[in-house]
Amino acid sequence: MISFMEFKPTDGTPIYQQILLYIKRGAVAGTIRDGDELPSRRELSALLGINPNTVQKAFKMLEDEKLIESQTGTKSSMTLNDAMIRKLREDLLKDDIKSMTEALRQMGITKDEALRLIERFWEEI
Amino acid sequence: MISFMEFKPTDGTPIYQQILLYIKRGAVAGTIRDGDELPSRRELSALLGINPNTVQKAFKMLEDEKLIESQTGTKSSMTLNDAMIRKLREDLLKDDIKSMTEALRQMGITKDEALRLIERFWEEI
Amino acid sequence: MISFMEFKPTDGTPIYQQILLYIKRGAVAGTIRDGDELPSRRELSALLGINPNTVQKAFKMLEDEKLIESQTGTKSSMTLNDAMIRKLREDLLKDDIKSMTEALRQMGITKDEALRLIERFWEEI
Amino acid sequence: MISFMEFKPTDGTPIYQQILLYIKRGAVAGTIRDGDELPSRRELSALLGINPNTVQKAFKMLEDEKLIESQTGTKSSMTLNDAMIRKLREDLLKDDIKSMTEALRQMGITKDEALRLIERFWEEI
DNA sequence: GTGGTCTAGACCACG
DNA sequence: GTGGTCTAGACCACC
Repeated sequence: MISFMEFKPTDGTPIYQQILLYIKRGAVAGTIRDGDELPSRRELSALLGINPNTVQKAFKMLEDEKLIESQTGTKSSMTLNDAMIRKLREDLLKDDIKSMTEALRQMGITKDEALRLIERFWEEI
Repeated sequence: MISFMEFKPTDGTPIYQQILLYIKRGAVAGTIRDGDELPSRRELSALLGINPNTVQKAFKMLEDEKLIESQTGTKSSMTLNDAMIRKLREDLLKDDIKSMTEALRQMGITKDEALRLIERFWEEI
Repeated sequence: MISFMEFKPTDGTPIYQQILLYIKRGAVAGTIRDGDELPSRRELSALLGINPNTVQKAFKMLEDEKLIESQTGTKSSMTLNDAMIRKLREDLLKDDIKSMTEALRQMGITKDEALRLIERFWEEI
Repeated sequence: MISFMEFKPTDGTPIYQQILLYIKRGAVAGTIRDGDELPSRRELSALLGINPNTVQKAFKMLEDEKLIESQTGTKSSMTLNDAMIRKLREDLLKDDIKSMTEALRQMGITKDEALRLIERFWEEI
């Protein structure tokens, strides 16, 4: 069973997207694997303190992307293979790093400064 | 007069925030300086292909943060000093790097991998 | 549930202010009481033939003045006490009467004429 | 030459409408008479501390209502007759009193209360 | 031309 | 269904 961490509602990004990201990142990290069971809608909404409809929406999108399989009466489970994980990894990494590097470049930060800053922040947080 | 580049409206983040960030990052980079004139609401909205009201919202927030000064009949202009720029730099850097490092950690990336990836992406883009 | 009458949009005064005044005057008259439920944004906007956002603006201002309480998923309700009602009564009466008396004085109407005119109009309307 | 009083820009109603009302009310009061000359656009805008375009707009509307006559090179002058003044008086009085009586009735004020209140305010202001 | 305000429609998260 | 936010278009006063 996949274990979920809490969400910060102050994030600004829609909750259902945070759920999607959490699962995708877990798949990339290897903490979420093919065949793993997800909590039921009710369980997850109670666990995260959010509305069941919001969970439902996230599950629907995961189904649409073929990342989970849902059957009435049973819990949903992950359907992952190596190709999907590779693609997820590439896409997510690219998005995250690209948006940060663009931000830093716009602020006039050089590559070396950036690497130093990231090294410092990596320890701090 | 500050020159604007185009935005990608597909970004998902609100347009008015992209405008805010563009100006703040320019101030940090030093490409936007104290006294610089901003385009008018109409000019900028035409340039970006958006509604003047969206620009108005961004400018109103910049005015509330005392980063620009507005006056009817005149173009708005930047009101920056060193302390404000330092604070902007610190806040923006922290936000950008923090969100990326968190994402990468969730994907199980180590610090050294992260630094290598960033170095590679920095050249590519 | 508070019941609304129709508005004349030809009035010239902003619609959201007419909504504000309608509720404040009802509170002064005692026809709108503490705890009373307000219609939802959609209901009221449909009833008045206006955009939900215009209602939203009026309700937001009422909330800022602590005259109503809003919560997602529930209808808003009035939060009135005697002190607030007394203050509302005083403020509204002063505004309404002051603007009329000034207008009449500018037209050279004497106090006695004014009283006669008002007495006549009061019956007519 | 008609003498103008100052305007309160905080009124909320458009300035050009305030100018219209000032002249109409003066005509009803008899302080502004047929043939009276108005200040020029430039004079009036300087006197009231407002923009010439705003004055121009008010003059245009007065012309459209046949209340003034403008000729290039000469000052505008009032064109009033008894019928027009009677109509103005009736319309303005009705508007002012009607809006106030409606407001007071919405607040649950009785006619006698209203008359007392108006008598009191008339002296105060 | 300038900045500012009012109204409108679509979308989001939530009950 | 509920409240809240983002974007959009029209209008106003002013230079």
